[in-house]
Amino acid sequence: MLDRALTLDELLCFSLYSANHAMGRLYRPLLARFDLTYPQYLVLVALWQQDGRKVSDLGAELQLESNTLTPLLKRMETAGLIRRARNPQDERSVIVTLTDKGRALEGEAAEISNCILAAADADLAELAELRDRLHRLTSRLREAG
Amino acid sequence: MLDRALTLDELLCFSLYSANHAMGRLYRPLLARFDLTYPQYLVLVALWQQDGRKVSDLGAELQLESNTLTPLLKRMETAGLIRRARNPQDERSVIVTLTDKGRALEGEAAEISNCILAAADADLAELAELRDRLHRLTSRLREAG
DNA sequence: TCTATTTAAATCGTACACGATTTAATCGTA
DNA sequence: TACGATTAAATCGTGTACGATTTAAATAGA
Repeated sequence: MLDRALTLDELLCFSLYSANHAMGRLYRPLLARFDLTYPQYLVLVALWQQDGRKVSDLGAELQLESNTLTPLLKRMETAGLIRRARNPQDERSVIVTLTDKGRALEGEAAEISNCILAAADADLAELAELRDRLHRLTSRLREAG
Repeated sequence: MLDRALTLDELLCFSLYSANHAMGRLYRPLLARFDLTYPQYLVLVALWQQDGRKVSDLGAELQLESNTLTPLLKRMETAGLIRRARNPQDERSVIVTLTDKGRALEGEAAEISNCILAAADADLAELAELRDRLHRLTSRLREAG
């Protein structure tokens, strides 16, 4: 047991916080051109991958609950990117579906990933390895929680 | 140039977002025992490392501006952890100083890092390498921004 | 079948995060 | 020394996050 706290630079959590933060700053101007925030973009990525999902399914993938997702999805609906409708088979759940506008963004936004890759300025294999290490860390942290 | 967006699992940014998120969920209950939020904890870590700093210096280290820090620091002052006082040498700046209570938390909170390390369930060398990879990524992302 | 329980969203209150603006103090230069 | 430019916090509005609670629908058992 240490008798002092680690410094910021020593904390793994802070390196995650900083990297995530720096990533957010890169995404922000790219997404602003589409009037998207970063969490809204993640919702679109999830829906491009598989459309017509329940709020709770999106939440499971993004690790967000209805208290965060409901207002976020309402804003996206107002922006004309998605539709929200009660599931006729089970009126408790709400199905989220892309509009034509929301679907059309997939092609336009594809360049965003390229911009990020260029900014990271590292070869794909290195980034893929970092990504996989992070996935393993995330799994272990969730198991412990 | 890709004509489709990457899936969530393929995005490095999402693996960062998820790992950061999982880390936050692990910290939350540990910090709640001290009535601290995660950003407040980071401010304390920074002050334990070096006390008596300007708001802008804290901001440079945490990558936060006064619009975020000012209300956060006011809450910490109300909680009796820090003091805020205008710098007599330059009344534009505000110096943030730990109270006895804020300083005393360093020893009590030292166990938090150990809990996180235990949850990460990996040897220190592996975590240190991941941390250093993240630092390098953050540097490159900031240069590009 | 009726009711207690469970489930899924939504709502509420608090706390970050950040772009844009405002206020106040200091500095630079004529 | 006066005054425009710069600097540091603070303020304002919007958008996440999240714990706790509420509402409404579906389900399981007596």
